[in-house]
This record gives sequence, structure tokens and C-alpha cells, in this order.
Amino acid sequence: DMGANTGLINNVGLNAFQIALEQASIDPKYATKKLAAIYEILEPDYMTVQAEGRLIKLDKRLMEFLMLNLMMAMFYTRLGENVVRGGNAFSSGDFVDVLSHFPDTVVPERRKKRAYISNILSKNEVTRDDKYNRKLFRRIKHGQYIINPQLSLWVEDEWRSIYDLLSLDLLAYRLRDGQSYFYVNIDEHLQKQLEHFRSQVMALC
DNA sequence: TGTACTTCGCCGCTATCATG
DNA sequence: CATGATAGCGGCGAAGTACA
Repeated sequence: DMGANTGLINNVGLNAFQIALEQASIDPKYATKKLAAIYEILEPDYMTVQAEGRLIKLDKRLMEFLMLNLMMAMFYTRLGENVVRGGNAFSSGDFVDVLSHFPDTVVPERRKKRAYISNILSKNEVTRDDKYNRKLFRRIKHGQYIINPQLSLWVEDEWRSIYDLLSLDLLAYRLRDGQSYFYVNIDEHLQKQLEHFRSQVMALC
């Protein structure tokens, strides 16, 4: 309300809108009670991305807009957990879980269904031959997606490569337990899972 | 400049097929 | 059998057109 620049990002590459989404993805109570009001204030009108040298404007009314923001918002928390527990990435189920707590005024019921979410993921997968493919996601195995490593975002007046913006090093470094942060005690096996994931992503950059 | 009508691009959505 | 992937129909609204 006082004219703060909502486009600025924190030290791990998330803007205010994405921080709100991060909180909502962790805390169902926040999602149902607080999200709607803050969403309206912080949601940008669009975001500008670049894939394969093509400029893409993602309008806020597109599901792709929300999905990309959610993927960024869930990067350190849910993606971290998924990687650590079983070497997976994002699947449609992650979105179904998180969106189920969002009020209908923010996300209409039809957009919370698995089939619809899966459709958006598949339609925007880099290798998909589709006229309106925005190349936002990359499938690493059946049903498992990450943000397209070739993607660049226009953030704070410059182009930032997505995995330069988001820190792979800090992935799963902190997970939340209720309201508080704690550092995961990562044993050797989990450390290997993380390393494998990091090198897999780096190889695609 | 207004308005009524047509065309067309852009997806939303789901039926259906595929996969593990 | 549950979940993921895909095709493509149909709706909507913006843009175009025609005429007053």
C-alpha cells in the first residue's frame, strides 16, 4: 500500500509473491486464512521469461504463471524433500496437495484437479510439440518435472538464468517443522541423492 | 464515432489412451 | 489399477468488418 517495490528478491531468489506462496505451500492455515488478501496485493500482472532465445510473457491469469511461481516457491522446501526422499522432482500430486488449501477465489476448483495440472505440465514440457508450448518445464522421468534449466527470468532489471537465481546448493538445506526452521541432518546416503540431483540439473543447463 | 455482427486466436478442459 | 500424457473440441473475448 505504501508503494514498496514488490519485484525485489531475497537472498535465495524469491520475490514477495513467491515467499507468500512458499508459506502457503507449507502452512495450510496460512493458505486458507491469509493467502487471499496478500495474494491480491503481491501478485504481479505478468512475468517475463526467455526460453531458447524466445521471449515469453506470462500473464497472471494463465495457469502457467501460477505453476512456475509455485515451482519456485516450493523449490527449497518440497522439491528438497522430494529429492531427499526417493530422488524425485515435482509431480502433479505436489500441486494437488498444495492447491487444495487455496481458496476458490484465488484458484478456481477446476484448476486444482490432477488431470488439469498434468495437462499444463505436459503441454509446456520442453520437448513437447505444441503450438502454445512455453517450454517452462523439463521432464526428468515419467511424471517428474523440474523448471526448464534453460529458462531465464527478467528479475530486478536483468536476465537471470533460473538455476543461478535459485540456489541448488541450498536445496533441502533447511526444511520447516511447523513454524520454525531447522537444519536437516543429512546422512551420507541423502547427500548422494542431493548430489546426483544437482549434477543431473547442471548437465541440462 | 457507435453498434451490430463475424472471424479468429488462444487457451480451458476433459475424454481417452498410455504407462508402470 | 492408479496415475500420467495427449489430442482436440468448444467457449470466450479481442480484433476485424460493415454500415449508419
